Amino acid sequence: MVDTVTSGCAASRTPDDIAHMLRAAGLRPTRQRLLLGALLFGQGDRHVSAEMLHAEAVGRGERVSLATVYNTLHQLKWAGLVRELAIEGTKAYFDTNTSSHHHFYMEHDGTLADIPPGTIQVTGLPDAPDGTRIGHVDVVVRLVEIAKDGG
Amino acid sequence: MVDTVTSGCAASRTPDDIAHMLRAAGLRPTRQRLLLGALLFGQGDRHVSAEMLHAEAVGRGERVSLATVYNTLHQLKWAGLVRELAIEGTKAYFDTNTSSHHHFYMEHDGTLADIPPGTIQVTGLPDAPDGTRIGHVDVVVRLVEIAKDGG
DNA sequence: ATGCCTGCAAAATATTTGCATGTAA
DNA sequence: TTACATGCAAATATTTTGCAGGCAT
Repeated sequence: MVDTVTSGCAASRTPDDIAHMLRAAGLRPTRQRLLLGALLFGQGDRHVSAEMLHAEAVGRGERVSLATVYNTLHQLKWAGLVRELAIEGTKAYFDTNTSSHHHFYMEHDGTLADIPPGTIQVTGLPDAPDGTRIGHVDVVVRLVEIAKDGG
Repeated sequence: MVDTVTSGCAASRTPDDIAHMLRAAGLRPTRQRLLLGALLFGQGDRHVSAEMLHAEAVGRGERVSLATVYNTLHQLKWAGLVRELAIEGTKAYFDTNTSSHHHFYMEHDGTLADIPPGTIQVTGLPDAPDGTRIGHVDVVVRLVEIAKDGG
């Protein structure tokens, strides 16, 4: 039996799916969580900062505070429904795709894109030091704009 | 002829080397820059945050402000003498090794370690999108502590 | 002597927390 | 009704900036 709720890939989910996801994570399906869940999981995989997600919610005319967006993103992270990405020093991004995959980062405009799974392979991983194990391997391919000659 | 000054690997440098590095980068060898340079490049490759570097300098009884540490680290970054690493959401780390290599991140205590060059291989990199080229590939292997049973 | 550099602290940016009120169960 | 969740704003954390004075050249 295929479990469409807990798999890593978040293709468009219905409001019902989202309520189910939240319940399974021990989170009450409140109005704000359903809203943020719809934005995060209702349109395929996404990469958002707290500020971006808040702006999107407010732009839809919904009422939600930035603090609640932060709190909710962290709750979803603890529940394993989103991953936090370290891309730039001062801004946290969250990825709705929790499966093993990697990222392009466009340095000139700050946007992120998934690298299709299976494209990149990381081989030759050393043993983890004693008492530890590998939790996750993050690969970020940083893209820079090619300077145009002439001008 | 081997250039020990501009190579990526920063094994113990003398104060004279550091003054030379700074000059080559167009930076005056001031007391603070020589101090920070000695801490950064005088004892092999290092991974430090601005706060850590400042604490280390102050702990040695030297006078340098946190703002100057930030400014100096960014100047060294612009000069290509250190690399900035994105590891955690809100803290910037700087690496004195600017050659191509990757990192272990110990999540339980926040420490970083180099993965020996040549160990990890990243294959199957996709083409960069039109108008861009790959600037750098960062790999972070995140290590988690193995829970001890019993207690 | 001149101009870059430093130190301090305030500003700017990003994130977390406390408490009264609202809401799901 | 009751406990958890939310909103607001203040508190925290991190990084950047402005200006007067110091130091390398």
